[in-house]
Formats: sequence, C-alpha cells, structure tokens
Amino acid sequence: MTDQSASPLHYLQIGEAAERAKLTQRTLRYYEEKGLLSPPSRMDGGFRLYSDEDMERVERIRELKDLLGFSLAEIKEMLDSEDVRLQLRAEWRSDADTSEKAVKIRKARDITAQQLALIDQKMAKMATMRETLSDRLEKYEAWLLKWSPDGLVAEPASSGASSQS
Amino acid sequence: MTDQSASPLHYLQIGEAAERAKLTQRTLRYYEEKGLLSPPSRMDGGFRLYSDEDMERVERIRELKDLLGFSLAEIKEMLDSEDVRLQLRAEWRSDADTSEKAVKIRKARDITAQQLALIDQKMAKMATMRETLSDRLEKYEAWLLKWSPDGLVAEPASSGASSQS
DNA sequence: AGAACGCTAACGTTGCGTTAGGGTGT
DNA sequence: CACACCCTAACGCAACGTTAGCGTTC
Repeated sequence: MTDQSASPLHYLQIGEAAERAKLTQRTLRYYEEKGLLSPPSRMDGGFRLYSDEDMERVERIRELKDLLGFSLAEIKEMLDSEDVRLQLRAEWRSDADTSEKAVKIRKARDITAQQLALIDQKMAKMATMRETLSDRLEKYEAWLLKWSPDGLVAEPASSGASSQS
Repeated sequence: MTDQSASPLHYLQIGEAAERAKLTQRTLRYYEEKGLLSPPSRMDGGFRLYSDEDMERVERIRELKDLLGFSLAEIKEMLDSEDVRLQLRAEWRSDADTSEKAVKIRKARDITAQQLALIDQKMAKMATMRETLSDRLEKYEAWLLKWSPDGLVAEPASSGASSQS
C-alpha cells in the first residue's frame, strides 16, 4: 500500500500529517494561515503535501505551545529568529558582514536562553506539584485499603506512584 | 500598613487577590462565573472578599491549567471530585454508606493518578527539550566566541545552561 | 463511479482582555 | 468631595472546533 522505500522525499497529506503531529487538520491550516508554517507544497488538485521539514517545524510549534505555553505570535517570532540556525548549518551563504550575523545569532541565543530558563522554572514547579499529588495519592490508597472491601481496583492507571523524596 | 496579625480570617479584595495569584480580576470573575470558584463572600456594597481557601483553590486552578494544560471544564470536574479530600480531612461528616464514599475516593484517586502520569510525561518531554536547547545554546556561544568581537554580551539572561547529559 | 479524503469559506466556542458607565470605600 | 477601587454588562480577540457545500484521489 504505502511506499516504504528509503526515499528522502516522504510527503504526507494533511490527514496523516495531523495524525502524526497529534493535531487537527484545522490547526495545521490555521498555522499556515498565520504564517507559522511556510505554505506546504501542493498536489495538482490542490491537496497539501507536508515534507519532513514541515513536520519538524510543526513539532517545534507544538512543543513551544504545549510544553512552554507560548502564544502563536511569540512562537512565530522565535521560529523566525531560529532560522539563523538552519542558515548556520547550511554554511551560511555569502558570508558578508559578520557583525550583522552576530546580531542575529545573539538574538537567537538570548531567546534560547530564555526558553531554557522557562523550562527550568516549569520543571521545578512540576516537581513540587508531583510531590503533592504523590502524597495525596498515597492517602487515597491508604483509605481504600482500610475501608474498602477492595476487589474492584479498576487498574492503577499506570504511573509509578513511588514516593521518592 | 497592612494588618500583619496572625488572624485566621484574612480576606482579600479582588485587586490584591488577583495580584497574588498572578491573574487578572477578570479571570477571577470568569472562574467564578463558570463555577470553578464558589462565589466568594461579599462586603455590604458588593465587593468580593476572597478567603485563604478561595486563594488555594485559585492556585490549584492555575497549576492545572498552566502546568498541565487542562481546560476549565476538565478542571471543574477535577476540583469537584477532589472535594472528597476536604471532606476526608473534615472527618467525613455522617459516615453513612462506606461503599458510596469508596466510589468517590476511587474516582479521586484515579484522577490524581492520571495527573501524576501526565506530569511524568511532560517532565520527560521537557527534559529532552532541555537537552536540545542546551546543545543549541552552546553552538551559538561557540560561534560567537569564534567570530564576534565580543564585548556586548548583554547579560547571559541567567539559566545554568550546563550540558549535564 | 463511489467511498475516502481534501479544499475553502464561515459561523460557533473557549478563555479571557478591554473599555464603558456607574456605584463603593476612606 | 475626590480618588482609588470595585461592580456589571458588553464587545473584541486568539486559537482553534465544527459544519456546509463542493472538488480530488484511487
């Protein structure tokens, strides 16, 4: 059914693209409309075709939004100034004006540093929240052990639930 | 200036309440309107007065939304079933029907377990993201050291930025 | 040729931001 | 009686969800 060769050109229609990115088609079109995604290539009939780079960009957007909670406007700015990274990797076409590049790279660096700081903040908060929830969970289970006839435990819903202080 | 006694009744008007919770007044009113906050007490003129319990609830809402990304509808459900916790702590008025309580506590436990699982997921993702950003940051700074005259480093914006694989 | 998939409007919903017009507190 | 603070609509906006009506792919 599907072309499973090791071809580097592995385009996805919007349906699969959305499924893999865990987003809806609407969301992908919306990001495109707002300029977060460069307009993807199209089939003759007009169907969108997403490349691997497109998918990576989508993934970045999702992370910045879901994990760090940035607005789409902020993300657009970040992705724009992050493009210098791709240009760096591409040997930096026409190496004219080093100081101009330096300005852009400093900006990209600063943004990256801010993201790192935010991650550290969030992880710290989540760690303390985790402790609280972990304690709470233990109390629930202690109560159930003491008072419930038990037998219908209805799956512990995974989660280690260890109290690793 | 402010009453700094150890009084247990320490009500806040919406202005201070919002400031301490790092939310806007509008948001507090909106949460109330949507039933996430039980209507706070009022002064004779109609001004809202937030109790310590109110403030704790607000804080829980903020955590569930900002850190875990739940919708207000989901949070409402969670807080509702979390109320058994407060009732547990209050010695559980009229201990009639243990099995009925057990049902509620199992639900609360399951929800707590889900939240824990989600936290672990998010922290894992954030950890890998952190590594990526950390590596990226190092590359930027390596480039700057090699090519930029340096001198205008414009504060490293804090953040440890250590590559601790 | 028809089921599955995609396209573009366009209106609906959530979660607030932001005035507008007017009362309350000290 | 000022002046900061609060109140309730009510409209606005971001970030999508959800049809509706119609073309494309296989």
